[in-house]
Amino acid sequence: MTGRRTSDDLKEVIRDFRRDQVIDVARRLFGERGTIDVSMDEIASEAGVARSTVYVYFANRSELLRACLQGMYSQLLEAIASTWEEEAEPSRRLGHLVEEMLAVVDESPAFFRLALITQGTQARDGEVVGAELALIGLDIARLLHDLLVEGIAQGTFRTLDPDLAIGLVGQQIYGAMAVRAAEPMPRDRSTVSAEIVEFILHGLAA
Amino acid sequence: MTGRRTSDDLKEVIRDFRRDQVIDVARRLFGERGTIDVSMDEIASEAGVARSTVYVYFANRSELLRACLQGMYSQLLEAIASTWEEEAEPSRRLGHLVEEMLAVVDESPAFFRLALITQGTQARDGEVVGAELALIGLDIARLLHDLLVEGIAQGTFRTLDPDLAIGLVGQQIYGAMAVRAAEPMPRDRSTVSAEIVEFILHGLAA
DNA sequence: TAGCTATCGGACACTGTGTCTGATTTACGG
DNA sequence: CCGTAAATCAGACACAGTGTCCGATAGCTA
Repeated sequence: MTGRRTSDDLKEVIRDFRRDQVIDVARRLFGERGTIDVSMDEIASEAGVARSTVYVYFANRSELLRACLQGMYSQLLEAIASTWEEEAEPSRRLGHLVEEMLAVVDESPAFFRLALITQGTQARDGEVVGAELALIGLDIARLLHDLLVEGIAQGTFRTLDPDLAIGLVGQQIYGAMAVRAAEPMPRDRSTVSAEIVEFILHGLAA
Repeated sequence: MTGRRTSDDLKEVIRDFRRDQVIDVARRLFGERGTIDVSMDEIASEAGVARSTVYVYFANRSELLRACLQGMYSQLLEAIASTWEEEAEPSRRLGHLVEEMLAVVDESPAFFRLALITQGTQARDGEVVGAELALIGLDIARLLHDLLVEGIAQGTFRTLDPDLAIGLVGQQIYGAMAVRAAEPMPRDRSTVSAEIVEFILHGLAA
């Protein structure tokens, strides 16, 4: 049994590596063409493995989708976190948050398009994706909540129910992401996020 | 050939009636459970016709979907038009517009969830639905445009690029619809639309 | 070298779509 | 009231995709 431990560990590393290999391909394909018309066959062959092998790593299509979403999400959180600390001013933080979320959309528009709707649906891929997305939404809402409370305390934002504000701001971002996901040639990300923040802050009224 | 003309007309009426019969069922089922896990089999049997008969009226699943969307849309336009004339004040008009759009969501949340996102996708049902939705979006954008220009002229809204404003307001409405479509127990429609309009007008800033 | 394990490739059952056909019903004109 | 034409039916078909299973194989390890 000499080296059994390290041997097992190695297996695990290899396993993870393979898994990631499939996830990467899947994310790319889903991102380009949406989840529905990308078959497991195609993902497998593109990743250079047999279809049956994919089912060794992922119980089913939904598991694979979930893994893709998790990857997308941790990437998003990482990006947000990296700008979060270096910028304390609430409206600027909001700007960064928006920009990062738009960046996710830009990376995999078609994937994102699906990811958005399936919230709460029990459609083909929806069930699992929806549950996953809801959790992501909660996390973002938490960030938004802290940001708003701080902004209100600092006097940047006017005093209003944070939960209401989260809903409204969240909707604005959500809409911006969805619309952007449908655009063939999205405009410059930082310009767009600046416009959005400006609108969120001041509205339309004269 | 006596009576051929009227006979043909009658056939057409019957045909339309049957068509509508199927569309009604489809809209209900799609609305309740989304489009993807409702099969043509189920729609047919629920409508009391053979599956093959459905294919007489609709070339394929996408045609049926498109017909459902058109029904939804003309209903929406009708509802908007009825409140449009009786209210000239821009921000009130906006309120009505928002409220009617939320009403559409309330009627068929699951359907709507899909409809929103598939814009521009070539996913299973997405291609056709997307094209249809884009046209609808254009019409709503036109309404929004007129409303904004008038509001700016009247001094209700501050002076800013109407196209930019359409985008931002549109995103807010879009987001509100999508979020509402995912909620199991949506809040009172007029309260929500009032909140949305208030936000659109004044934003968060102190 | 022998054995273990991951992978392969392909067959399988199942579900849903869209097409087609031949039988049956319905409605209308004579 | 009967015959014809159209609408509708039930069901078979080909096709595509998912998920399961299994025997063969290749590569590593003892």
